[in-house]
Amino acid sequence: MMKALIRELVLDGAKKAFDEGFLKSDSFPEMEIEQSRHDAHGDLSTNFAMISASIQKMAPRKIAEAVIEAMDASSEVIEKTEIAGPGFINFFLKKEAWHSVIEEIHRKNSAFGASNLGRGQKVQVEFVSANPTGPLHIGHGRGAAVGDAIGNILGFAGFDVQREYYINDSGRQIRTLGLSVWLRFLEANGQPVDFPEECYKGEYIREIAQELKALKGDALLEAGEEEGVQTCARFAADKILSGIKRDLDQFGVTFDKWFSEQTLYDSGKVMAVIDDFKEKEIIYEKEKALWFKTEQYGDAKDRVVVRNNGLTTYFASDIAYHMEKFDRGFDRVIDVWGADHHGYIQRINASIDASGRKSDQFDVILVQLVTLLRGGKPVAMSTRAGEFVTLKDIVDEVGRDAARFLFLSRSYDSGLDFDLELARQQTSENPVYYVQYVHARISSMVTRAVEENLISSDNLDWAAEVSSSPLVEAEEINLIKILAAFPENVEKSAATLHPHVIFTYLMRLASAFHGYYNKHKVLTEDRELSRARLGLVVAVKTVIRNGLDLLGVSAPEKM
RNA sequence: GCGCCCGUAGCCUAGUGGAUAAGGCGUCAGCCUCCGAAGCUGAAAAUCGCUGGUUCGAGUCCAGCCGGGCGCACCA
Repeated sequence: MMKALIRELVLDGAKKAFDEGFLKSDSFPEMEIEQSRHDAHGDLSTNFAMISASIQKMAPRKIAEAVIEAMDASSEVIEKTEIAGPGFINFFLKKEAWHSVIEEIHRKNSAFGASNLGRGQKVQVEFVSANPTGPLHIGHGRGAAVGDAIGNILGFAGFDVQREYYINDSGRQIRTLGLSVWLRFLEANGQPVDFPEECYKGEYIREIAQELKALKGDALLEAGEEEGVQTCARFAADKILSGIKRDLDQFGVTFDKWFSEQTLYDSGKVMAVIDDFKEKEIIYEKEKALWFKTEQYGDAKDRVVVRNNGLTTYFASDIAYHMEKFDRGFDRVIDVWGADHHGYIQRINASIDASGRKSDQFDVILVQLVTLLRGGKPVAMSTRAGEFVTLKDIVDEVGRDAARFLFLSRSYDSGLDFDLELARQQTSENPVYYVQYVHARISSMVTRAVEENLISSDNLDWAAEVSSSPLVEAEEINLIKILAAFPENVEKSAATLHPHVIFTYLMRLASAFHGYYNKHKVLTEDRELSRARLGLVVAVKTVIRNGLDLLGVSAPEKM
């Protein structure tokens, strides 16, 4: 809001300067207003003069002079303005100008930082979507943390968000799962079996087989291979899927919808889209298979949708799935994928283009791989070989908050090393505690302030009656400036779909708070000063909580 | 070979085209009779992989190299 005010002043000044003949053009490009990084550069600055140079055909500093000359200097918030460097206009604001931020935070409370950037647009975020053939591992954990946070952030930014998990409950791997369990089942019944390479070898397969033996026993044995494998597949997939749901729940991630791939076949949607594409002549037959002309939409080569054995590929149902998403009325569709699937993007884009929709309504977020380390050494993981540390193991070991915060600490564009030894042994150095500590510290201050009758209660009833005018210390103004930047950080995070922006912001705010806390006492002998400072730190508490909420991390009153 | 991501201090990373490149780990020197030391202050440490280009201005955008990761199935 401070920025909007400055923007208006500059534009008014520029207009007046033009009217009076000091500027040559009244075409004013979109300027940026930034918080200055150094105190010597004032509080806010704009690049207006520099970006106008080519339009005005004037030197930036000359433009800046003309604008400042014409600007309304009697403003209540501005202390002084100056021209600096290549042509920045720097604004030094009066300290009182910042005080209104605290009041705004108290008033909006848990809604502070929310915006209408999304204007209610319907957006779907699909994430995790791991095949129900084994438990979730660490890579799924990162995807889950990212997808969930993006959902939260978009929701806060005014989008109407739906979270969805796509269940691949059809096709070859489910059959392989069934076969794996079936073979272990036969083994448990004393029959010698040859366990093929492609089957899942994890211990959990044996456990499921044991369970089936106890449950169905001889009846299943007599059913024969075909029916046996099918029964095993269905039973195992259900079992594993409910395990996945339980683990995600423990991780704090819930979905609005669990979408089954099989339903796309049952409802005929897969065949319908293939027929549709045939009619559009973008599907052709070659070597007994059906190919989709993805190459003409920018893919490296055409792709098979129906194999020469008559079975559809995964791609076929995926096309139908993305059609289905848009048919459900989403303005925007976001898929969160592991980076190893990046080669798939062009294909999906092609199908969206082919259906006449705009692929700019479709975003894929590629989450780079997580390397799981233990004591600096990589932990080998392979679902097939059955050697892995599951997401559940990790959450049990380092805790949900720490795991989520670490997953969101860096951009998903970069690979992430996750060292279990470090995360467990150095919990006190974990960034999550650094931020949560701020919340806990302030909570305890509030409790004490209530006990000392400084404020009436631990809710915000008292806040409206507190004057912030005693807040004049440099650290206090600095802290308020950081608080004021929260909404634009949320918007940036939503616009770029990068949750780590919130992480970085929270670290900055926490650092500024800790510094302030160590230098200045909040609860002092001076009642009015104490109340003003309490108002400030409670605003910090609110923003920390709002930020942590977006990342799906708790904000504890005590630790 | 083609495609995607990444190269920023000893290590891990932030960095909407703007001024003096910012944190953490590690190293070194300090701070608890005082609101929670899971904290704070200070110091040393960077040719932002290389070469060009666009721009008033490039760590950021473009091109080409070099290095690392991951993909390139009638698997999912």
